[in-house]
Amino acid sequence: MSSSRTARERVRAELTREITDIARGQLAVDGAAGLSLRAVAREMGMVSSAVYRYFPSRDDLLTALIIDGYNAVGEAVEQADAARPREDHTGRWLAVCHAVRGWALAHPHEYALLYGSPVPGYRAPADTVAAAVRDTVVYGRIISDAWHAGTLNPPDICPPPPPSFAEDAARVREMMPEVPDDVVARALIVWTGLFGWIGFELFGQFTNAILDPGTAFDHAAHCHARFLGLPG
Amino acid sequence: MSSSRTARERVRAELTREITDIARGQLAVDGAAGLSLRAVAREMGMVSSAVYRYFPSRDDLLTALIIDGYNAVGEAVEQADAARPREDHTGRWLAVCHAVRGWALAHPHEYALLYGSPVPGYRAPADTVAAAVRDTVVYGRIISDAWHAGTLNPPDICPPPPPSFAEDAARVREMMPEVPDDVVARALIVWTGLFGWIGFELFGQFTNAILDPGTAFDHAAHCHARFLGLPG
DNA sequence: TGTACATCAGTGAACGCGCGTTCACTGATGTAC
DNA sequence: TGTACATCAGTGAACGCGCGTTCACTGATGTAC
Repeated sequence: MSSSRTARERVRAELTREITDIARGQLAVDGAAGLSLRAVAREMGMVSSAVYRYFPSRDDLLTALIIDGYNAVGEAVEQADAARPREDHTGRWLAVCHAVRGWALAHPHEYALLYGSPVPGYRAPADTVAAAVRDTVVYGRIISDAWHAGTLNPPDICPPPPPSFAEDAARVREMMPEVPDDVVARALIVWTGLFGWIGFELFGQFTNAILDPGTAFDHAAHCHARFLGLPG
Repeated sequence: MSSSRTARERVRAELTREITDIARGQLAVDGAAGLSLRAVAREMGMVSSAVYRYFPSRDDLLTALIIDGYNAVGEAVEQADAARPREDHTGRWLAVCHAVRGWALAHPHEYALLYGSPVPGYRAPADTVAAAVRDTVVYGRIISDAWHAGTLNPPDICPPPPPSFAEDAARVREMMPEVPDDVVARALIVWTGLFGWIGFELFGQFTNAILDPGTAFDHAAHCHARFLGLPG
């Protein structure tokens, strides 16, 4: 019967999900290096070998967590972006900043897994990339929208990017269609700046220096907007 | 005899150094999580318990590596800065950028140890902070020098930092004396931006997008300089 | 200068732990006639 | 609707591994008289 078949499959899907949930919980305690199939199995009340019915190896479980993580940031960013009127490019940018930071603060170990030091010995398979760029795609759309709306007026402070930047710019432009090279360059600088800030905050570089990172972050996001040329 | 006493002490210092060197080498292969006292001892041709004569625990060895690492970046940055004429603030800034990136590319795992995800279960002792800020001190001096020389003319694009930023600004100002709050804010944005870029480059976020990061990085450093208000 | 003692470096065995992964197996769930 | 077979989930034991850390010990190096 096809209904009973889906019954078994449903259980399978549920258990798969439970495994990743538990693994995520352990990630939050011990970090990526401490993630172990045996510990997951223990917490599930299963014998360790049973987990292999669901994930053929530890690395596959890790991959699932990474993809889930990227999707979670991506979704947070997409929702933050969608909650703003399309033509409010500045507001969308600020919303994206706070969405990324908010997610990072709520899931520090997951954030570290995605944007921190690579897990030694682990090689990310190709399926992660689609999920990995979800947030960036949203960002690119904001830049591109603002550009086409004519509201993007970057202050004339940067030197023109060198001609050798053109190839990379073309690749990045796929995420922000038709935007000129110098705007692509600025977009890159700001995007890396956003994650750099969050990294410093999350990984302890601000300790004893910045005690109210929320305030400073918000201001940084506004400055980044201006640097991009978004209206303020 | 005091000469023979120093002989024994000299051997001790040499072996301590050899241990950290070997540990650093293993860091470069397996990352921080893979660092093990036993493996170090093996490579030294010692029995594992002998290492405890030099480092009371694995964490102490890790701390030594972290301090050495911060000092290495700090030294690279100090030298790059010192090689430029004092009044060439832009040149000093660019030199610092390339020094940090150069060191990071040459020692990716060490960089990850310092600026990447925190090692799970490891708590950095207070002695690391002096070393940790060596590079930042140099950076602060450049900003401060430029400010006092009157060559720092930040473009008027950012909103003023909120009053609640004042406390953190005061703390950061210790590294760049007398500089006003809005410049402190910009300095923070640029500094985190520098490390954010390097993190993206090193941790694989640029894969398939930026194939010539050197060019883009150099341009970013110039833009950052302009954003700070350094003459170009 | 020479001897008695204290300090220190390195040894080897052991404790107790957790890990990823494999494999032959039992039973339950689903499928085909 | 009922039976024979195939698929799948979960078990339990085992393999082989490496880890941090402790401890009683042997010898060599340094110190004090």
